Amino acid sequence: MKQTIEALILQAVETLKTSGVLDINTLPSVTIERCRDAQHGDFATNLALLLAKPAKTNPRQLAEKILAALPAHEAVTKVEIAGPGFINFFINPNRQYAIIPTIHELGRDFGLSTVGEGKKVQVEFVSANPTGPLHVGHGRGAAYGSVVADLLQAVGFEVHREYYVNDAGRQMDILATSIWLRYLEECGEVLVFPSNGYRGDYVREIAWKIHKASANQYHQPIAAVLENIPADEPQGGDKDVYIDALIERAKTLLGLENYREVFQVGLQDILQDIKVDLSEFGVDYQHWFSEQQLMDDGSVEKALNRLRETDYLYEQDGATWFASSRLGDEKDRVVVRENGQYTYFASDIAYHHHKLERGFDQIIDIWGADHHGYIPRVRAAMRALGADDSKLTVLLVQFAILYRGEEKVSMSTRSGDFVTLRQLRNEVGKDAARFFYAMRRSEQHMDFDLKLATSKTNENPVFYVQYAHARVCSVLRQLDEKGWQRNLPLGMDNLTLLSTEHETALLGTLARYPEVVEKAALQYEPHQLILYLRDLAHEFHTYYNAHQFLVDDAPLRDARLNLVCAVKQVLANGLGLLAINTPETM
RNA sequence: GCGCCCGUAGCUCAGCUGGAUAGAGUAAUCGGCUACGAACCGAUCGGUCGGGAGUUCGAAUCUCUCCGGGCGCACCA
Repeated sequence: MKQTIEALILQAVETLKTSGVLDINTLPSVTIERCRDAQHGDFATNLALLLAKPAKTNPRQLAEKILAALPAHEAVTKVEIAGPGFINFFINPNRQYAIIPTIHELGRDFGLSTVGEGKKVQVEFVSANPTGPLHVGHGRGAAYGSVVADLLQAVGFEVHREYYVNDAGRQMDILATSIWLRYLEECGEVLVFPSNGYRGDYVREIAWKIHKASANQYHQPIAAVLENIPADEPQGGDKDVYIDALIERAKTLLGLENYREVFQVGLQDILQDIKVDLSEFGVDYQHWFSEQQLMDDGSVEKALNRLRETDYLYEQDGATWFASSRLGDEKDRVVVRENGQYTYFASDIAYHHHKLERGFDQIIDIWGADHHGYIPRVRAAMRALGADDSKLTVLLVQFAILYRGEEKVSMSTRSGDFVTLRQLRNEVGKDAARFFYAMRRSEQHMDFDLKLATSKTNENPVFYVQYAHARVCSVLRQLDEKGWQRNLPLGMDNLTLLSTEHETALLGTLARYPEVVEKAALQYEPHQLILYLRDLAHEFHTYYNAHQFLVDDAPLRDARLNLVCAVKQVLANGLGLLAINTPETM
């Protein structure tokens, strides 16, 4: 319908142009909105307001001319000018019933579209370091990223979901060393755990598993481990120097091969946990991309060579720098450290180079908001690699602050004192967790109230939407119990009986669904879909309370059932996009 | 200090590519089950859109400035 009106307007503008009334070349993007107030009709455009200035006339006069040039259309019953110069369109009420057979025919496909034109888009999200289980902070990125990906797919993009596994680098060495130290404790050694080590219980569990599987194979006396090692921070030393020394010692005492084994067991154990966790949360990937692989197959070297060829690399103070400041970054960045090791940024350049080479039309990175300062250097890298950095879209997800009622839940990662995503799922369930995460704009700092999400009362918005779906199912069960059968064609033939204001409102809301999906997808805003579903559920509940569906009058009954089943279908489609269940009973 | 995000009803948030009277939920008060599920519905109450200035037909929305909160500013990831 919206497209129809847009076509009519464009035609009118063309007419005015040829007749010389309008002397403009560029047309501002025409906005056609659904009216909030029914008195203003069904659709409105502010075209005359926008064109008044370039046309050197006042908005209302221009609106008159547009109106005169507007071709007639059977669906449009009335067009009028209102307010400062809005043009309001009134749609033939009989047109609105068509949405019900449309929904019935398309079923699960209702709401899908092809605006993405099959373009290849890669969405990378979560990508948390595999140094521990996912916590509730990652949950928001997971929920947001997966819904953005699913939305894009729904509107016709070819979506590739990817998790970048930071399985190389210092943090992983700290993890491996932490595991080994816990393992030594399993062997009976007594030690003070490094202040910069990973102290979560999962580290002990991995150590315990290794010890169980291979007994004392990796055992070394603690005295040998600590010999000539500088002091840790609490003893007046530096915690980074201390842990680095321990890492080196672990490698020496264990030998590289044994060290690798401990490292790999830790990595695989945690990675597997993350994979299962996300999968149970309704998040699935096409690819888990290894950073180590970039190191091993020469991708990092290759990418850096590209930069060197184009003269963006230079040596200084023993390190290799990328001249990102020439491309918009605030300063240059080290890519190879003095000790010869690549920085995280070096492999990230290679990773984005790799993404570009894979031929994606669009690359979407979803990061925690704390990484926002990182954006300019990645863009700089893409440009230095000769790519168009407008291919890259970085979406930032703000942190969620956890509350349990009034009480703030503390979060400290290194100490192991944090609420995991798994705990959250166990406590509030997948559906509520996803719904809560996706309910807010991603850039919005959000308060996540565990108590509210857990509550099974009317305070919980998840149940509100699910309940609407279950209610329709319940109506259908009641129909059966009363010995009636739903007569679908009879209902379709009598849709014009749906004339109460509740029914009209529902028809309009149902028709809006594809627009909502498209907008939510193109703007990367899942919360718009959630708000819509709440609206739809609300209108349904209101309707339910106002009118009996299972009436004796069969044509009316079947017409209402067809409407209500359309609501059920759209609720299911919308919740499906959010990977939230649609229960038949609650 | 510099950069990014945010500030809207008591609370949690929509609305932000400028548009018609600023909306939900929740809390508070009142009302609705002999009804297809009351996990629901209806009504009332509740606002200097953080403050100020500017841009124009028109600003919660754009610009500037100040205030307040969050996050960044590594040869960490």
